[in-house]
This record gives sequence, C-alpha cells and structure tokens, in this order.
Amino acid sequence: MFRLSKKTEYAILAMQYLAEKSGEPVSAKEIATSLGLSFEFLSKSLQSLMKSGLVSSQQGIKGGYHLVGTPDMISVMDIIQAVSENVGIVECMTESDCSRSGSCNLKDPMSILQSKVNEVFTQTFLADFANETESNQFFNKDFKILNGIN
Amino acid sequence: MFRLSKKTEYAILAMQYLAEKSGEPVSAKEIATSLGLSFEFLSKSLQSLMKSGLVSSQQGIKGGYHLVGTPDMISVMDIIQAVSENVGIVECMTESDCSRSGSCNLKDPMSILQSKVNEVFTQTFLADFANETESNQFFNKDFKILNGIN
DNA sequence: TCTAATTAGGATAACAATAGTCCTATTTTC
DNA sequence: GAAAATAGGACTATTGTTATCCTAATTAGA
Repeated sequence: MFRLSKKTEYAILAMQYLAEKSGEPVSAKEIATSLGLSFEFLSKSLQSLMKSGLVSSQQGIKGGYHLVGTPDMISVMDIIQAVSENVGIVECMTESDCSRSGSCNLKDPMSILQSKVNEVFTQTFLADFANETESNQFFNKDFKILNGIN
Repeated sequence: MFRLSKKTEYAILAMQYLAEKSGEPVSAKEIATSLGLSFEFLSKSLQSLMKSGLVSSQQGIKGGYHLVGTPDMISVMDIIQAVSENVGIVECMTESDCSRSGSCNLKDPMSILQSKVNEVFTQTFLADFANETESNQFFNKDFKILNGIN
C-alpha cells in the first residue's frame, strides 16, 4: 500500500475546514459533525497538529482550534509530518541501515525517488486544497484535462 | 505510512538482478542467495512479475526467470502494479465512493496530488536503478548535490 | 524411466500498523 | 459549581504485510 493514513486524511480535512473558518476558535466537535468524522479519532489528529504548531488551541467552554499561519505557507508535508506519519518509501530512508547496506544497489536510486516524492508533498499547499477559484493554479483547466481529472 | 511493500522492494531488487544477468534463465534461489532474501517470499514477487509479463519463466531443472523487455522501458510503476500494490494515496482514488463523495472537498485536490505521485513512479525506470554511469542522468552530479544525496 | 531441481500456487500463521473507542484529567467561561 | 471544551493514556478491533509450509506440475539429464 502506498496510502496516507486516515489520521493524515482527517488532519488535512480539519485544516481545510479551519482555513475556511478563520476567526474564532472551532471546536473538534463542530469539525467532526460537519465532516461526518469520528470525534475521538479526529481529536487525535488535532492534538498532533497542535503539538507541531500548525494550529493553536484554546481550552474551556468557548475553546477550540484555529490555524496558525496562512494556507499558502502550510504544505501537505507539514501536515503529514505533524501526525508523525512516516514518508520513507523504503525502510532505509528513515531507519538505520539494513543488512544489505554496504553493497546495496537500491539505496541510491531510492533516495532520488524519495526526494521526488517529498517534493510533491512539500510543493503542495493547503491553499491548493481550497475550493476552486480562477486564481487557484492547482485547478487550472488545462492541468485537469492533461491529467484526466473531471 | 507511505511505503513500498517488501514484496515490491524484492521485485525491484530481482528485476535489477535480472537486468544485469540478461541471457540464460536465473533461478529464484540464485537471486535469493545472492541478495540475502527469503527464497519463498521472493518467489511470490517473481510469480507476480511473471503474471504481469515483466519476466518470463522456464520450469524444470535448468529453469529460471529472465527479463522481458529492456530496463529503460520498465518503469517502477510497472513493477509496483505487477505485485498489485495499491498506489492510491487515499481510499477514494481506487475504491468506490466514500460517504462524503457528493460534497467532498478532498477528492479533487487529492486527484492532482495522486497524478503527481504517479508521474514520479511512471517516469522512473529500471535503467535508473542500474549502477552509476556517465550516461545515467538519474545520477547526474548536480541532481545529487541538489537533493543532498551522497 | 527415474531423479533432482525448478516454477506455481494455495493455505495459514505470525507480526505490525492502523483505526477506533473508552475513560479520566484539566482548563475555562458563565 | 456546572457545562463544554482540550489533553492524553490505555486498550481493543481490524486490516494489511511478511513469512513459512506444503504439495503439484514441469523439465533436463543420467
């Protein structure tokens, strides 16, 4: 599998939601209800985002979360790393050396693949996940046609 | 996690090995021994590669596998798909619609991310995993410096 | 024709990671 | 003090991956 975890997916959805409602704090419950997500599980994502400083939180009865920074500065990679999901496409990208290490024919080419994958995620921003607008190049019509997206 | 499975990793290693030893059939046992992999598990990968037509096999005492096609035509994506690893970065890229489907703010931007990720794997070839040579652009010195690979 | 080495592949066990829930503590506003 | 919110530890269920075991079929060569 080559998939982002639900924890990451929920984090992106929550960040998207917070980006729209910038202003007063939004509670986890509101986000969960609006998006139809498990409140408990979503909370884990929000707490991770909090620890990484992508959102700030306020406790208490009028509390909730709000975005730190602007959507065009927050990359998908930031969010992935906040929920501490491992993005190493092979083990040796993140963990210590494997038994092959010395004579490994895989590590170097994989490193390059890895940096290309990383680039995709570091160069895509929360702003690219906003609703379509003329100014959102991410949704440029030609690009969509080129990539068969409707 | 965002990681290629061991089955894929073994498949790439095996393809790499077969690319070097083009000529007479190479047995799964030889590959497993040379690379220090589990023979049984490697066999699964080879059988998948066989089904997808990336290698051909010969049974019997002098049997083994050999590459079909040339390394510069076989992409990493081909290998990933051969071992039927799912490359959908989120569920809705490959499976049927989720409960959000109608009003989902995630699917469109994720589709674009998906095509960018796909491009990385379809544009990287087995030849790029060969040993470094002058002509191997994948190991271009500037690229390596740029990406901090040594 | 028999034997040994090989691929083919089903079944299943062991392990690891993800997803989700439950409960309690702490904070804050009213 | 009550209510509503975040914080987070502990635990369970589910799923996916990794690995092994076993048997069948194929083929070259003695």
